[in-house]
Amino acid sequence: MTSTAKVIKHAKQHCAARGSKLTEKRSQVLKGLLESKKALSAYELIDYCREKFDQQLPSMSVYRILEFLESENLVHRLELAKKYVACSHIACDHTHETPQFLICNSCNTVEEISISNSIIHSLRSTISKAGFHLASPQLEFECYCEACGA
Amino acid sequence: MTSTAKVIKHAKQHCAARGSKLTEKRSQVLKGLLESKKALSAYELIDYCREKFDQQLPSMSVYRILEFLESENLVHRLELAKKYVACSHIACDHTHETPQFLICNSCNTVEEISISNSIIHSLRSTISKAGFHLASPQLEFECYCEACGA
DNA sequence: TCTGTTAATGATATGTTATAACATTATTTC
DNA sequence: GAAATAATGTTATAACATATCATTAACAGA
Repeated sequence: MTSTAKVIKHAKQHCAARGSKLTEKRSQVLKGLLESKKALSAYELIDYCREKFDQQLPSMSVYRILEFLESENLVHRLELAKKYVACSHIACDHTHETPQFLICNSCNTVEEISISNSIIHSLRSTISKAGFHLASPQLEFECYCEACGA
Repeated sequence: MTSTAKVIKHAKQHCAARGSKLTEKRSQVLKGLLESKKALSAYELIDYCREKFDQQLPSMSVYRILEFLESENLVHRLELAKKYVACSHIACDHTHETPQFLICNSCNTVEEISISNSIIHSLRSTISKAGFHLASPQLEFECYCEACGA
């Protein structure tokens, strides 16, 4: 069983436990993200499903599917890149802290990291002094990866 | 002399000193940003110029003007919101550190803040451990402002 | 098993942000 | 005033995203 297949199986169980369903099309979209090392746009996922599964998905459906996958915590939407990644912890059993993302500006490679609580805390406090608060603990940083350099 | 007019005058001198020109249209776009408390999109600026100055600007021109204003450090482009704000320090004489931005997810109000070097430093070091580095020191955070709450 | 209901997906149109390529007009410089 | 440069206009199109209404699939209860 491939690693992707294992994760898909996990994801199916996860959905079943929550009373939802990972349908064939939803599973195809998730596979696309699982097998990509970089973040993909909705339209790239359409291409993937067409090429890989000979499946013509309208954009509307892909956006709905991504929304579903996100609501199940199987996928993260990267606001900054306007792209999507599979959660890197689908097949783990333990709970996880809020992820933060480093996104390569050049190749869209994404690294899901965890920033220490003390840094997050200082950040929050700086922000709250300005009368604002973070919309989401899921922070995203526009970066360059090692390969793409400066 | 209104506050906007003062800033425009400053901006004109600033451009002159750098060998560029703040033309009428560039100045209209900058005015739009100066008189708005929230970040505006290129297309909102087109509307502003049409309504306020009876000036029909094609989108291409506005994007070029914004690019120019950004290269003169008069305007910041917010990657996250895909919108633009006037630099809040145009009329200051002293130099400034890299700004960070808090952007309200709901009303696009923007606060230009300065995050302490020590926080930035810890953040950079966490990021570099993952093999990435920040694309720009200008960080942006998706927030909610006081008025918009949670 | 029929049937009514809900869930999932499809189809069509359009909105929003942004850039490419080429044309024209305005301004400066000699 | 002609040549060079800067600024702006025109047209087309790409990429990401959502609204609305229609259709199909799955399921639950009689």
